[in-house]
Parts: sequence; structure tokens; C-alpha cells
Amino acid sequence: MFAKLPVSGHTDTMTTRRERLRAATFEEIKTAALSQIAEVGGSSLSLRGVAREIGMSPAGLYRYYDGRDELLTDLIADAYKDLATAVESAIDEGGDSPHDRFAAGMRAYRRWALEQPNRFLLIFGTPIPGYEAPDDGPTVEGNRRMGEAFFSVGVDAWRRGQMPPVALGRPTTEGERNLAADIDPEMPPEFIPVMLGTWAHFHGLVTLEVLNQFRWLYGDDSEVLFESEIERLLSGLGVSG
Amino acid sequence: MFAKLPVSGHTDTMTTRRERLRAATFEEIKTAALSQIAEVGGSSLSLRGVAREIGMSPAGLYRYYDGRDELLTDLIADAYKDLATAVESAIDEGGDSPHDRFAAGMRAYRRWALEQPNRFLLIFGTPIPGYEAPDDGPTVEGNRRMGEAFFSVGVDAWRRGQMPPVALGRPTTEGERNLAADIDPEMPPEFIPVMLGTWAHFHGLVTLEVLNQFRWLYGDDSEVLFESEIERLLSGLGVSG
DNA sequence: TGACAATGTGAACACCGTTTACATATCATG
DNA sequence: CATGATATGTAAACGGTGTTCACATTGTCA
Repeated sequence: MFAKLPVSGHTDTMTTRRERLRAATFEEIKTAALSQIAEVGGSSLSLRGVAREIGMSPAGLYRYYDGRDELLTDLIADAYKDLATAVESAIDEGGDSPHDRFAAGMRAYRRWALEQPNRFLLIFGTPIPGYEAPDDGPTVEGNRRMGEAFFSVGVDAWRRGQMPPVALGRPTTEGERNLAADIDPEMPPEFIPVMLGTWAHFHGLVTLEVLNQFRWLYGDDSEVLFESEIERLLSGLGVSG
Repeated sequence: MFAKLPVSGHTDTMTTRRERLRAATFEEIKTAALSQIAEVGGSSLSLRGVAREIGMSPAGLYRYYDGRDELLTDLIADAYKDLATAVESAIDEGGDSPHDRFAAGMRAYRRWALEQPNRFLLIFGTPIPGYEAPDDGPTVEGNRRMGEAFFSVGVDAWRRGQMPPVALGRPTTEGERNLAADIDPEMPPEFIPVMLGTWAHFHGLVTLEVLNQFRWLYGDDSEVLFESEIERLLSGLGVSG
């Protein structure tokens, strides 16, 4: 790269002018759509509204997206990736102990959800009618990344002997065993459902908080519930703080 | 009342002909709306579609509901009540031990959600844009009923000495103490957040299952995860089976 | 320079929720 | 029983939406 260029100057970055403009327009569309979603929620996202906001005719948007559903799909994928990175980096910088790293990840999950509730509901709320998650799509990809991040903390805790074995009370399924073997051949497969259950636990807390289902009891201060639940949930895992 | 009537015979039940027709039309509207919701989800419920289905002009619906939002509000209220009764009666008939009654309630919650996912998402999915839950409305009423049902099982377990005290790791809030005192003056207030957390736990499981977030690992058989989580969650409460 | 593809527009279509003016059926009352 | 009031339903219209189509314009590249 950094090729020599004629005096007229152009196309040094191997991207043609049109491609740059197109990329910029994509960004403009997405940011406009995101701001609209933050206000009115994903289900009321209006294509014509986006077109209006960026000063383009409604039909013009169809040069970029095949319709409203495809735009939403793109935004959903972005949201998944964004949440995953938020959780990943929070875990990375969460400290040394598994306890602290778990807690950091959960707090990042909650913070992300509360800071952009409509985007969170884009992922974990009612699915958009037209949207069907492809099995290899970026939504499962985001899920995989988040799962991996949490699982890795669990594995670490287990290696340190800080995560005692669990009595599952039933035989593990084949899927659980395969996944566990994928992560670490010696990892007890019982940890898989336990970690999934842990995710479900704080996900439920976050979901209900986003939907204001705790306000009647905690008002604007539902953080205390979340914090004490983190401790209870981690101590249930045997991961002491 | 029970006024004498001419031979022509009518209006014995104190309901006039118009009132009966009106009530019937209300039912017809609701069932049509429900069937439409089951197919396409609450967010795509169409007033004109309902009108078409029952053979009425769109404007005619406005003699029964002030608009789409009010119809949806009514259906949401019904769903809340319905879920609450399902959970209540499941707990009632769940057996003697707190363990079995808890489990029965949770299973009913899950079954109800999986059997009518769109209706469940009407309650716990992305809120309908125009809808704002009134603080004294039937949604909080439904929540209250469900909460009461579960709390009562917890209280019973505690009275039997089957629910050991919990170390919350923080002082209880005023709201928690008030609610606990309301339920039973001698009940330890720490049970409140623990029960709420328990609700969040299996609610998260159900939500993720409704959104198919477990299919990648469990396929169509995610019940095993739910069942083992019930046990883990109850044993975390100290309620043994 | 000219052909070609990419990009954007305006008008139209079908659908939606909602309001308005009007017709009809039911009711309560003289 | 007749009459006026009220409840119920309709047709037409308005502004909004997503989407398509024919057409103009612009950038790219041989």
C-alpha cells in the first residue's frame, strides 16, 4: 500500500471514490437508524424517517438495503457484536480472580443493556416479525463470543480448583459433552449447563430490570438487587469472592 | 329488578339485548385479535385485519376500543391474568412439599410461555410503543398475583423450617423490609430479594428458551436444562426435594 | 470519448390507524 | 304505541407506512 499516485491524486487506498461514498452512506444510514431506534424502539423504525433524516428519497435506501428487515438485521448483528465486545473487554480488564472477572462481565452486560435498552431489546426482546436468524449468521456468532468469554472464566476457575464439581442430578447430554470437550477435554461437562443457567440467571435479572419490573419494589435503585444476586449466584457456583 | 315482563318474553337476565350483543362482539374482537397475534405477533396486529376477520368495517371497532393501543392493552391485561391463574392453580395442585409446589409453578410458567410464545412476549417482550403500564393497572396486578403465589410457597417453606436463612451480604432495603412485613411480620426480609432472584432465574431460562437461544445446544429438547436448573435453583434456596 | 454500471428521484400502489359525517337499529319514555 | 335519544355500524377521506418501477444522473473504466 501507500502506492505512488499521479498528480491528479486519487485511488491510493485501492478504494474507488464511489466505494468510499457508499461506505459513508451506509454509516449515515445506520447512525440515523440507531438514533431513531434509541428514541422510538426498533419496532417503530421507519424507513421513510431514516430517509428524511439523511436527506434522501425513500426509494434510494433500497440501493443499500433490500428493505426494512434487512436494515434491522444489520443493526441486530451490530448490537450483538457490540454487546459481546463490551462483555469480553470487561472480563479482560476485570482483574485476576474468577470471581471478579465473572462479576465484571455481568456488570458490563447489565450496564450495556440499561444504557441502550431499545438496542438490548432489539436482541433479546420480541423478534422483529420479518427476521429469521440464519444458523450461521452473526447473531449466533455474537452469542458464541459471549458464551466463550464466560466459559473461559469458568474454565479458569475450574483449573485453579476454585470451582467445585456440581451434582447435576441427571446424565449430561451429548451436546453438553461435545461442547465441554471442545473447550477443554478434561472439563467436566456438568459445568456447561451450570454456566448456561448462570447466564440465564443474570440475563433474567437484566431483562426484568430493563422492562421496569423491579421498579415497584426498588424504584430507581435496583442495582442493589443485581449486586447481591451476583454474589449469591457466584457463591452458588462455588466461586468465592 | 326482576321486573314483570310481557308475554313476548325477553330481558329476564337484566341484560338488554344490546348489552348481550355488545359483549359478544367484544369477545369476537378479542379472539380474532388473539388468533392474529398467535400468527404474526403482537407488534404486527392489524386493526383492519381484525375488522376484516369479523366482517366489520375498521371504523366500527372504534365503538369498542379507542384504537389499536387500547385493544392491545386489554389483551396484555388478559395475558397477565391468564398466566397468573395458570401459575396459581399449578401451585395449588402441585402437592404438599414446597419443593414440588415451587417446581409445579415454574413448570406452569414455562409451559404457558412455550405454548403461546407471542402472548408471553406480549407481556415480557419489547413493550408495545404506545403502551404505558399504569401503576395501578392490571399488569402490576398480574405481577402481584404471581409474586404472591410464589411468595406464599416460600413463606410456607420457611415456616416449616425448610428454607434456611440466607446471608445476603448487604443490609436489606426499606422496600424489602416493608414487603416482608406485609407478608408475614416475622419473615426475614432477606427472603424477598432471594425469591425475586429465583423468579429472575427461571424467567431468564424461559425467556431464552422462547427466543430459541438454547436450540444450538439442545435442539428441541431444552427441557432437560430447565429441569436440572429447577433442582439447582431450589437446592440453592435450601428447599430440598 | 463513449458504453456501462451504480446511484438517486418521483410517482404510484397497497396497506395501515384514525377521524368525520352519515345511516340504521335498539332503547327508554311520553 | 309512537317518538325522540342513544348506541351501533358504514363509507369516504387523510396522512402515514413499506415497496416497486420507470427514469435521470453520475462515476468508472475500456
